[in-house]
Amino acid sequence: MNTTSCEVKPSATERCGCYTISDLAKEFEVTPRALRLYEESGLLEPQRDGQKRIYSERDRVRLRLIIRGKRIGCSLAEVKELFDMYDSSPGESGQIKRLLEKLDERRQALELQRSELALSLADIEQIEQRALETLRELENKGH
Amino acid sequence: MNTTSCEVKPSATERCGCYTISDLAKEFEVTPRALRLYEESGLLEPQRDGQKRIYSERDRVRLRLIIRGKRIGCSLAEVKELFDMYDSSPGESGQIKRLLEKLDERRQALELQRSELALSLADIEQIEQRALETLRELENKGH
DNA sequence: CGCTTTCTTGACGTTAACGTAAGCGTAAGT
DNA sequence: ACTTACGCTTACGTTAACGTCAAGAAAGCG
Repeated sequence: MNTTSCEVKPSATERCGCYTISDLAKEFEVTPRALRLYEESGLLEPQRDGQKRIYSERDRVRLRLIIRGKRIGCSLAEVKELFDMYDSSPGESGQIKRLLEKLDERRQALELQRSELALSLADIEQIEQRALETLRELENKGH
Repeated sequence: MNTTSCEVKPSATERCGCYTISDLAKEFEVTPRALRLYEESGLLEPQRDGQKRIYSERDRVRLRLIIRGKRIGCSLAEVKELFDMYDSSPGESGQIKRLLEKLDERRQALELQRSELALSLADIEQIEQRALETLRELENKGH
């Protein structure tokens, strides 16, 4: 039985809010390599126990943000940009406005993507229609 | 005045349906390098006048298809697959069915993309809302 | 003829986000 | 003590779709 219910697995050495690299990797379905890359890219700064990385709750939150960032199509560099913005002045209206601008950029990019995607689907429909037509002709002839 | 109105520019040596590499590059807004790559990838097979590439009307049509393919998110390899399918048996129902399958794959991929994109936009909205809230709080405090 | 442009073929460089492996240390379990 | 399991760093490999030279050929022009 777990006396120290840290997360799912008790690291036994430490208490709550502490994750090993593979803890987080499993939870977010990424590889340890990815986490190290994020660190190298300046997106995470886990503490160390000797050589071993120890991720805090804050790191975990950041990781979640990284993944969300990626999902909305940000590169790691862009995510870092957002982090830096937020870090430099967590409560300064100028920075928040910059953040809003960035978000707007992203949204525009996504909406462009969306419209192109719609075009693509239309393209596919069209090609499909032609193919179906050809197919019908063939089956009429064969019949 | 142009006696041989081939395209926009008369190559003077040849008649209609003949384009140099930069003719097509300009028309479709791609670089010559890209056209050579498409050739190397087996997507185009322009004739030669000595060393120089001469693109026919058919090549031009293909290029248009390549670009459409890329727009719907196909890799060059996938475009080639489609071309090969079509070429090998332009009127065989089996091949056309394969084509339809491929198109369906593409459509599913695109629809997945679309739903993820919707999620992303939702994400952005949410982040934006929070930022706006923070901003309001700040301005209240400052006021 | 010399100059300029447009073409050619290599062939290496680029970017992003990791993958993969080597070689080694450490820690836990049996 | 031995064996796994996990972690570390370093560093090269991968993929796609080109970009970017370099070096040279052919062709039109004055």
